[in-house]
Amino acid sequence: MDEIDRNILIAVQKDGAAGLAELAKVAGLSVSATAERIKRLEERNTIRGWRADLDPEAIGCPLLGFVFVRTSSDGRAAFEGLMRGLEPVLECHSITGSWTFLLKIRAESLQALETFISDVLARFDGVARAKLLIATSSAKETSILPISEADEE
Amino acid sequence: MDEIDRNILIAVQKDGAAGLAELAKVAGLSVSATAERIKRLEERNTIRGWRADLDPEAIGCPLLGFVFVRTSSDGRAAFEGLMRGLEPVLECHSITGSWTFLLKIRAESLQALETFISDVLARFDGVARAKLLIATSSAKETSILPISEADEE
DNA sequence: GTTGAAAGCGCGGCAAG
DNA sequence: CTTGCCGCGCTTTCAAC
Repeated sequence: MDEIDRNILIAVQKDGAAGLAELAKVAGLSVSATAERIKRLEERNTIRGWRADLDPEAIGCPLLGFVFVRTSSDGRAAFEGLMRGLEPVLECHSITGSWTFLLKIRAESLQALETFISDVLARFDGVARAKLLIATSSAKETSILPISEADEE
Repeated sequence: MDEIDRNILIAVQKDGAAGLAELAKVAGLSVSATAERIKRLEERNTIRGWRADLDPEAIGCPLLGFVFVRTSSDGRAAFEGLMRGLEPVLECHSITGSWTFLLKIRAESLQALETFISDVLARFDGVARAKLLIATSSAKETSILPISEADEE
């Protein structure tokens, strides 16, 4: 993982449809060397996959909510398993502070979100409390990660 | 946006490197019809782009934090503009409740995260308070959106 | 690491039904 | 919408350096 790999990773995050010729320019390498680096990055799972980036509004889930959840300590693992299988739950993090989990959820409407929380989350054994915050607007929402300068492997 | 488009969108979210032949199977259409649908989905910006999905740990930003921020009401727009330009800030949402913003931030270490908050966020005029929550583990973290059944256009 | 060539697959466009 | 065809371009692999 050197400077060249980092430049490649920056580029493929911005445009995953870029061809090898374009990426080779970014990398400052030949096309074949660039292809090999990308293959290695995929094999090492530094690149986990390639995905289409969709507009949430266009596909009918404009509403974004964050839910804090407090569970009993022995219900945590089962709760995580449940969250993993629920499509509207984009993220489920264990967090510091007085709550157990922070969830990021997308739904088609406020009603759908509230229904989901009361019918699925609150009904789960082990959930002691839940608190919902609604995102009223989003100045930024990206999955493009910052590439740090370190990690010279 | 019909059932076929939804199936295509589900597929390209899971595997953006899938070829048209494979997507045609998923869609239940011919390759040419599938290609045209994808082109239309891109033109309408339902598909906003194609991106490589990277492993945060592999690229040196394993630490995930959420930061609540309270700003003065006239500092909000400027704060949003600042956030948009900061790479470690993956998300910046206006939210209901007593805080103004919720940020999602990735950094290489706890120290880097705390430094970033105190040097960049807390120093910004208009920021009255900030509260940091650290994600100690993540059971799920995806950008794959649920595709709702509605919206028959 | 480089260039260059060869082979093959896939995409894009078009025609016809 | 379908099938079929054609041509270009890109990826992939290989060789030689």
